[in-house]
Amino acid sequence: MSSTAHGARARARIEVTAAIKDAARRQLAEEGAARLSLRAVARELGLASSALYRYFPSRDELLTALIIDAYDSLGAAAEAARDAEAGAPPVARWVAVCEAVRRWALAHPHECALIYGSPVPGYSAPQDTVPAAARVGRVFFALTAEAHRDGALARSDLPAELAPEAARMAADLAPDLPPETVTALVAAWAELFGLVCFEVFGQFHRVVEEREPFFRHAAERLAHGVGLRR
Amino acid sequence: MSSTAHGARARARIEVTAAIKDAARRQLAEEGAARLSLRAVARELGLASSALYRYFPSRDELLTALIIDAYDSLGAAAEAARDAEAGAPPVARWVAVCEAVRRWALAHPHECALIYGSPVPGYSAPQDTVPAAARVGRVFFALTAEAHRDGALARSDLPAELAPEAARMAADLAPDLPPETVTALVAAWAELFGLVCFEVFGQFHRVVEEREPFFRHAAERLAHGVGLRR
DNA sequence: CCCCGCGCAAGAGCGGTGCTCTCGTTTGTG
DNA sequence: CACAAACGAGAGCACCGCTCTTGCGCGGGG
Repeated sequence: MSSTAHGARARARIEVTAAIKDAARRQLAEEGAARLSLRAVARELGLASSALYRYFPSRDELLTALIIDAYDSLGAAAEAARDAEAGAPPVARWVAVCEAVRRWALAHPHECALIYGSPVPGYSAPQDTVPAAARVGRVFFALTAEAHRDGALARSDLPAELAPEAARMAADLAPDLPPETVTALVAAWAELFGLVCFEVFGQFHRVVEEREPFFRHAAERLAHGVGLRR
Repeated sequence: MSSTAHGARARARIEVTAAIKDAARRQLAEEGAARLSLRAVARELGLASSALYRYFPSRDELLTALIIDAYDSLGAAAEAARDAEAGAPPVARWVAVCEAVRRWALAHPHECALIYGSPVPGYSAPQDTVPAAARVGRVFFALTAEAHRDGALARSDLPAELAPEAARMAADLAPDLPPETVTALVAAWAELFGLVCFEVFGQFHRVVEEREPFFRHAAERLAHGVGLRR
């Protein structure tokens, strides 16, 4: 009984927790984070609203769980795109990953808003979400590191005032990449999400119409800026 | 009497409206858009909550007014930075405007979240906000157009699949600029706000530490990507 | 100049929210 | 087998956005 000692209970708990997250995710996709209501989730599950507090201590904790899941989902989509083009030249893989990120964001706009839009509650707990958030970034770093090993990475220079910070970032994030590449990667990462969020949040409304080729071209330029040349 | 026919009444109305917006802006800065409460605004003004509905038909309408004001405030900050360096070379002016945008966003994080973060209510009215939103963009377009007139703009090429869309955007936004420049400008605009929002929303936490030189360098690279060379 | 009417603020009230506390019941384990 | 921990339900608190009704007071046309 020790393996399933509290196994039945624990399994039920896991199932209910997952059901709560599923219902919440559904509501999130339909209504957005601001409209996500614990009571509505409870109603959908046929539970009393107070029962949910056995599983999540607050609405914000539930949102945090959804945030982590969203990061994971996005990271998985990016990794899949990277691996799908394992043999392709670095720029093509880079663009493929960027397009996967964009597709994920367009398919899950509210999840995208949850993780890259404004922090929803007063202030969310960033600590739990940090490892999950890093997963997407790692895809770009790994891609670039591979290109670097293959000698397909152009180098550039860096203003002196940025050299120490670039060295520190490189040591933290990718010791095998040149500091100016790491700096460019971090900037490209932020710029990519600027492009994606602008489209998802409607800032391109009546500005950019043919968004796919526009985005592809922008992603290619980002790759070029990082130093990928083919 | 025609000019001030309902003048006394109208003036009072304008004053109260402004007081409501001021109080709301204060709460927005302290608590964020999600926590902005009509009742709290009414309490701060010593009014009954129902009285506010004489001035704004709903909470979302009040938020829309704040959004427009925020766009205006940001646009004014950008214009001031552009005009402050009227004689400087284009790249320096570009970077100055970028830094002004960043400073504004860091000083008004919740306003920044309001306009560039996820849409707060179920879905806000974009139509009223479109002209205000364009104001910041115009600063970058005007700057680049000036550089173009002075012959300080490098040209680049564009993939064929993007040519029609680039021509359309150029016709809409800046007929005096080459289409590939307009395309690059729109992308740079989105990328700039990616950089700014990532910093404001905390995505650079424990990643980028020396953010000013990092941002300046990124802004210079954006200028270079648009074609500004000096 | 005066009185009518419109604009305004107040209050009560509806349905909703997050969250807490209490109270039976179930359930797995020592 | 009995005990304790986990659990669900329900009532209740304070707050929210929003509506409706009521009564007051000031502005402006006769």
